[in-house]
Amino acid sequence: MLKIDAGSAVPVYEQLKRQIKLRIVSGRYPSDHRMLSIRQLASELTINPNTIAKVYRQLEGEGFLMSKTGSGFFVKLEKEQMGTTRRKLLAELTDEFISRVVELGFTPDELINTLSEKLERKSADDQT
Amino acid sequence: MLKIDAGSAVPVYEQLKRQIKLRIVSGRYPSDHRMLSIRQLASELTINPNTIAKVYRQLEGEGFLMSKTGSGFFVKLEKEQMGTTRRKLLAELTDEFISRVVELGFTPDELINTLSEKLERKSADDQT
Amino acid sequence: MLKIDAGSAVPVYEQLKRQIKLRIVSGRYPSDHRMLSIRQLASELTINPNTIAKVYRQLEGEGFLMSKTGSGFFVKLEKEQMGTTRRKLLAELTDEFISRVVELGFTPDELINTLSEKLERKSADDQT
Amino acid sequence: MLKIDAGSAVPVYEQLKRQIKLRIVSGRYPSDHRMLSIRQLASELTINPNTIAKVYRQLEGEGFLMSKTGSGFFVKLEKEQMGTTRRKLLAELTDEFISRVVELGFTPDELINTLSEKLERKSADDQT
DNA sequence: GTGGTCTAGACCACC
DNA sequence: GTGGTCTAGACCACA
Repeated sequence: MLKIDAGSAVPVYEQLKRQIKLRIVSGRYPSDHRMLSIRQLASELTINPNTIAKVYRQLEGEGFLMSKTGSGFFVKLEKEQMGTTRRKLLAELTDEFISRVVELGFTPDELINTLSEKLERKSADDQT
Repeated sequence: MLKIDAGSAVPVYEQLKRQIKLRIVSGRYPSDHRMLSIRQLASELTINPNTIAKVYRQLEGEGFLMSKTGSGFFVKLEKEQMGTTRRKLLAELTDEFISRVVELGFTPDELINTLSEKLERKSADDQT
Repeated sequence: MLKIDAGSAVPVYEQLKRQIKLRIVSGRYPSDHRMLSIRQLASELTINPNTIAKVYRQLEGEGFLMSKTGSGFFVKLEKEQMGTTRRKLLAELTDEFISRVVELGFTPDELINTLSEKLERKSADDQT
Repeated sequence: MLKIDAGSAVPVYEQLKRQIKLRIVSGRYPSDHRMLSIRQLASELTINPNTIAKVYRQLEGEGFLMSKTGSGFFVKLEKEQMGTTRRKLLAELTDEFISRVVELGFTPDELINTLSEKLERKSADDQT
């Protein structure tokens, strides 16, 4: 199930986009998978249909979905593209992270150390 | 000089806040340093004075600046706090980065590899 | 066989109409030719029968088909009309094309040049 | 002034997009030109602001406009890109035209003849 | 039933 | 003032 945090600063439509993109890229929604209809998803999430439509239309524009008027939205991403897209998303996030951190004047070593530390703590927490 | 990218998705006031915070935390603006007046800075950056005022007020709220009515804004951060604050900012950015990347289902190893790669390339580019 | 491209922006019923009209105008479906029944065609193309019915009804309205209740749809176009109709269709398409291109401020010469070029390339490709 | 034909089959937002794109591509709206605000344009055309917003957002997505929150939408297309974009639009329209006409089984010669004829008539009419 | 367009109007952040 | 998000609901075309 998709989940929306109404209190978040991130707009609802952006939260939805990320989650759906994620499921497509990870293969959970395979190519040609039929998405829930705008109205269905809207009522399940108690969100206005227009907001869902916006999400679907944008994902269509980005090449993840395809609309067939009268029959619904369908996942479009080819299997071969999945890995590429996933890596592309990672690269974008990493670049953004680096540029912001470098601004603070940290050295690459400090950066990697902090990251490793946090990841270790995290995996320890997850096991607990 | 502070620089604003009008085309950026990041709001002007946010760009300004980051840059000023950075200069304070790195010691470039020492404690008791007098900031440019709202009007001066506004005209230098050709930005609305209200925006500058908002930035100064928020930095005051976060403990980086102090206003003395009638004579302007002054840097407030003590030397001892500098390192702490810097590390705190790094920790925040790192946490945010990790949580978003973990969503994509990448392993810690992949993450560190990608990051190291990008940092190496970057340092190579910088030397050129 | 008629072919439907489900992914196309052109609605299914429009694709069908064009193809059938084409076959009538080109003489491939002669006058009094009996069209496939709505159900047959619908199952062959795996398309909703309502859509086929709509197509037949519209073609009837435009004078290409004739329905005989209880026995199906029949091609109605007389041989003499074929050439006229074909030319009329071309004229419509050409007019629409010209008006949209003129909007962009291109001169008649530019237009004809681009068109000739593309046609030459096309015939070259087709031979390959 | 931009003009909307409410009775047309072409959606309002599509009519608007074409006209604005046209003016940008033809240089009538130069780079950095500030567009009318969403609300202003909406009231001038007696159209809902949401519709204008949709148009502007889509043109932003296609690289013709840029939004600066709080100060408006600005034309983004560089001079160098103008010619290219204009030619690209022509190429698209021409390709679509050819493919639809070829379906009808006309020869390239017939096609060019019809087009030339119509253009001649048109220029004669325009002089009258 | 599906998506697509459009309206009306609220509330927010930004400048 | 500006754009950005979201809601509510109408009406249409398509399958």
